[in-house]
Amino acid sequence: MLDRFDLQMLTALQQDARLPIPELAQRVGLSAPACYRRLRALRESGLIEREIALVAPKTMGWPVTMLVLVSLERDHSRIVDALIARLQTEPEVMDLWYVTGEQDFVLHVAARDMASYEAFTRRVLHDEEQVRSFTTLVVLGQPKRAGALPAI
Amino acid sequence: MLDRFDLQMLTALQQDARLPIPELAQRVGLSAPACYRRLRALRESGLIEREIALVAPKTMGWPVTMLVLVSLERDHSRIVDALIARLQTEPEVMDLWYVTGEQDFVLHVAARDMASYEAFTRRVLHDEEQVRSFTTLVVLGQPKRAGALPAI
DNA sequence: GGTGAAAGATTGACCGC
DNA sequence: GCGGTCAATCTTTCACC
Repeated sequence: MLDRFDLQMLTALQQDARLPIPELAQRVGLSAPACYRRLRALRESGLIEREIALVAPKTMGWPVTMLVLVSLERDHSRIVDALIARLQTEPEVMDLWYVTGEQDFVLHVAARDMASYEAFTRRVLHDEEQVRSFTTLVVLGQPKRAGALPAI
Repeated sequence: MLDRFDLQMLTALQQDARLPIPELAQRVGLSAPACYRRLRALRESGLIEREIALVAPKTMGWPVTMLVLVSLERDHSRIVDALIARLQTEPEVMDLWYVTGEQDFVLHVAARDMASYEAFTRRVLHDEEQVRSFTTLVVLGQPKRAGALPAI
């Protein structure tokens, strides 16, 4: 069970993973080694999934991103699982959500340009038997990214 | 302009920001201090926006997330900018995209439960004059999050 | 960009509660 | 089980070339 120390640490590290642990330790009221031990436990338990650098896609040569709403023919779990496994391996897919309602999936996809996005949809969506339809929302900007959630 | 050293560094740090720089330096073929100097430049120029810990929302007490498709009455830039500024400050909003097409915005929103999501929509969307309509897609799972883009 | 030294961060061993 | 102190090690930074 997470106590206030863990939650304070997670709140801080979600915003800045480079915060020196001795400083964080002082802030939450622990010694540095105690804070490191908790940090290791949070990492090993998977509560901290990864620690990453946020880089704008265009920096990496992917200037255009899209949100894609995907509807399947039928949502049997075998079909869904197979498609998830496929989509996870595609480098263009930055984020993938499995949702309720009219749509079954939402993808956040990056592309070099519109032509390669079209090639992606042909390869991954259009040729996929189980995809009934999809709608593309072209992203003009992302004013907020990976906003840190406070502990409630 | 970014050379292959910068791009290799960005590719690696997008996947693991805790990679020791001496190891990254060796991997890309630089000395550690040269690698540190480039890293500082990448941070100061904003190409590395932030370095963060990825924590599942439910860990922080936000077990349910939604994708919300929002349509505005009209998309004059003054209206759009004001709404963006408002949404950026809302802690429930993890991600915010500004898109083309039928919809104007897509939000990735976290909530404690459905009741507090409803309270959020009432407060931020329903009471907002400029919001014509919105559609909620309840997220059942996020099989891929913050996928790192390779340099092209 | 490289080298080498200084400062700081991280880990491990050990003790006490 | 938890946290604390201390010391060894590694990472990071800062000269200087």
